[in-house]
Amino acid sequence: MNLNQSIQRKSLHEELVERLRTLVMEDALKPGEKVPEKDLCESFGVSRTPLREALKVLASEGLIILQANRGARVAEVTREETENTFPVLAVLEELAGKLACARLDATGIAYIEERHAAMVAAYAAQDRATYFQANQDIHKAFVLGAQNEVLAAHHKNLAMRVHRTRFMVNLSEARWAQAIEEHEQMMEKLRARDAEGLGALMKTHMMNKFAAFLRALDAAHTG
Amino acid sequence: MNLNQSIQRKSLHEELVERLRTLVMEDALKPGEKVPEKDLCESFGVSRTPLREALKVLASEGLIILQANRGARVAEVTREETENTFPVLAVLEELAGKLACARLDATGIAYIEERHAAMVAAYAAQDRATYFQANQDIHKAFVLGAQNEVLAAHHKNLAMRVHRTRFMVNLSEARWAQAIEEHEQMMEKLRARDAEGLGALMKTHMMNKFAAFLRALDAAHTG
DNA sequence: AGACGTAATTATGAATTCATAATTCAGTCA
DNA sequence: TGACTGAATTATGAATTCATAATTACGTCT
Repeated sequence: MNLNQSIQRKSLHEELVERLRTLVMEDALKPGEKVPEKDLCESFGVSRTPLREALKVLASEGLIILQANRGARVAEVTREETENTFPVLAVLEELAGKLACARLDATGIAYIEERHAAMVAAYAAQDRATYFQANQDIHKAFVLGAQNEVLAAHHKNLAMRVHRTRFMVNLSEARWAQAIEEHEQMMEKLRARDAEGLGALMKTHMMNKFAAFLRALDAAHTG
Repeated sequence: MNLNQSIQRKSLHEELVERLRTLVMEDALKPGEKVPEKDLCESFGVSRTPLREALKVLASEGLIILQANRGARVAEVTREETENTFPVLAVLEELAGKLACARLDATGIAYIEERHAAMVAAYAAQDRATYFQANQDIHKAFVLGAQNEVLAAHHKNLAMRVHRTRFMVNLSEARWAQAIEEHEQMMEKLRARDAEGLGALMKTHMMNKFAAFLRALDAAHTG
């Protein structure tokens, strides 16, 4: 038993960083919206000091924007920023795939197999929410499997940004089918412990997602 | 001297983030050392509130470590963390090289040519400080030339970590010569606008630096 | 009515205060 | 002497206060 763990409680600002991040990610605080400092303090039952500390951290992550003497706003999810994010995330996923393939143990692979099956089932049932969750679990498992904290930290930040784009466009049926197919191929490479192959596929997978995003965005603009 | 006066352009905490970051990067605050909150407040002429906000941001960047009820310490530059950092930085440099090759204009290339010449001259003169600076300028120019803010932000963070390792090991003559040779090859690819080639070289360049780092570290341990 | 200017209100950035946890330092006793 | 105890001191985390900038509300004038 780890006695430390029971004692460890996070500082207020750390707790607030996580909760505010969740609010932004879940779209409870919408892009461009002003962050209501006073209201949040009241609903969290804390003073402004730790809340403002949390806002500074979130700003350094790029999730919110601080304006001098005008408080904080939730960062917009712009096309330009998203276009910049995908290629960076793609090369991190490629690296994660390569490393995970070499470092994942049987338990880790079994977990990914399970989540993959759940994802395919969700696709069959056309259950978007469950699909998204299983998909996220898989990508996160690859990153954790890479056993590289630095990679994990940077991946987390970029994945958040991409995750937020889900409110800009919706997943087309064609892209959904393609994504499932790509995941099937990834699983084959993983089973064969083909690190280079898996890495390449994961990069391509992300760039295909990028291309689909751009198509959907242009279609939304045109249509 | 009035330190107050120079601190006005940005918000206090932003200014402090930069100045504290410099202190850590320049080794004025040494790894493992306690961050003297009170002293820093006095020398900067600010209260604890903005200083502590800055510390939270620096902690999220991984430059300092916050311990509950025990204040802040400068993060150690560990072997493990450095081993995790190099491969991630390598793939970002690869991406930067590819993008910069496609996006740099004549002025940008001329600037890199100039810094390259300065770097080679510094090597000939065995002037380490000038060499390091020119080297940094070149890598930064490639990243800026990639015209990708997201890439630039993440690269900056990783480059800082690697930069701090210069106090762990010293540049061997053999590695220095090799690095110069690699840079010469990079310039050739850039002149030929060979994006894939430049990207590959920049990745290899970083991984060779990594290998040299590990050798130097092991030699220091053994010897 | 609508634009303009000014006072009232509110929000923000930063300093200060306060409660508590950690550390230091005497004093005690084996 | 040296380990231990507990009070004094200091540092830390968070709430509160304060000065000022921004916003809103209101009245005036055209």
